[in-house]
Amino acid sequence: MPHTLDKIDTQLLTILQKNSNRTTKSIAKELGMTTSPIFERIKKLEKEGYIEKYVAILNNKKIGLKLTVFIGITLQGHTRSYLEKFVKEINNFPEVIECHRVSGNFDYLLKLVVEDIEAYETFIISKLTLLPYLGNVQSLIALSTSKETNEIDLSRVL
Amino acid sequence: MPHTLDKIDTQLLTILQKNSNRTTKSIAKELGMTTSPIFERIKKLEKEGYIEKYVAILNNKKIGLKLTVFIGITLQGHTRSYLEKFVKEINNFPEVIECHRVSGNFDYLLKLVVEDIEAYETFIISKLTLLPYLGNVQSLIALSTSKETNEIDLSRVL
DNA sequence: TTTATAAAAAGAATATTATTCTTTTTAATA
DNA sequence: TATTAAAAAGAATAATATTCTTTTTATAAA
Repeated sequence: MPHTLDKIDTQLLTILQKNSNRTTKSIAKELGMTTSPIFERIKKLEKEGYIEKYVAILNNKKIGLKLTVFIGITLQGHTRSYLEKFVKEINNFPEVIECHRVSGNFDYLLKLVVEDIEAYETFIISKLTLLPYLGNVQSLIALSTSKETNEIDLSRVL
Repeated sequence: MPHTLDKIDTQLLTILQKNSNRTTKSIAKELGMTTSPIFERIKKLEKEGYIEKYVAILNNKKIGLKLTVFIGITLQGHTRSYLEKFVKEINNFPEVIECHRVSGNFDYLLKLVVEDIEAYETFIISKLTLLPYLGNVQSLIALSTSKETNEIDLSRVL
């Protein structure tokens, strides 16, 4: 089943990615339509799975989580059963918001959000390095972030 | 101004991070309260900036973007003015959803979402490597992703 | 302790919006 | 051109957000 998204659908997805709290009325007005087709289209996009969920994005810094860190990890003797255990442990750490198995110079790439350097170090020492079979660990600490979004530019995929 | 978030506030943030389309009534019921204090608290969290925005999260695969790639970049002769130009260019690429200046073995770390390997290669060849002063470029291609979220576990920060 | 005060919650009323249903229009096809 | 199905519009209803007033709870001063 290939895409069956027309221009209005992609406009809706673009709008809702920016602000999912817009009223159907306001969206309808922007697109020069009435509320009912807008409403029905959005419901269809939800039902068909184009829209996964609606979430609130928090201001991490305001909450006290000021540091983003990426960690590249290689494992030493990785049996399949150990990999699964490793991933499960990693995913359970609240500091870890992303965990990707990757090809390239690492086996895994993690993204973490933590309070500060101290919290980062605590994570490394008292959580990460306690995991067995850990090989190389390389950290990239975000000094600044110029772009960080979930918004997908749909102009290229339409 | 340190946090002045009580238990109810953090519960609200936790709930809205998972699903921002919940009605105040349903949330109020879950927390054993009535709608008006819930409503007012949420508005306060918005106004004070704890909640940055509400967005729809799309299913990238469904839209045809099946590949996530991280790219570590070093620059060669980086004057300040060039860095700014470089970042601006990078941020304008629709494939790039994150761009971090990092300390460690790279100067920048990018996160990309693209259609497939071919689109990735096209990006490298016809966009990235056209930028001047590019030093080392190292790609980490996500083979699988076991965790990828914006949801912040507030139990540790409260 | 009591009493005064402010903040939070509850309750009630209203305004908006979401949602459903019916009718009309548009577009596609025979 | 006529026929049919899909999309949009319009109208009506149900649900929710939002506002306002009253009550309760917590806090601190007497």
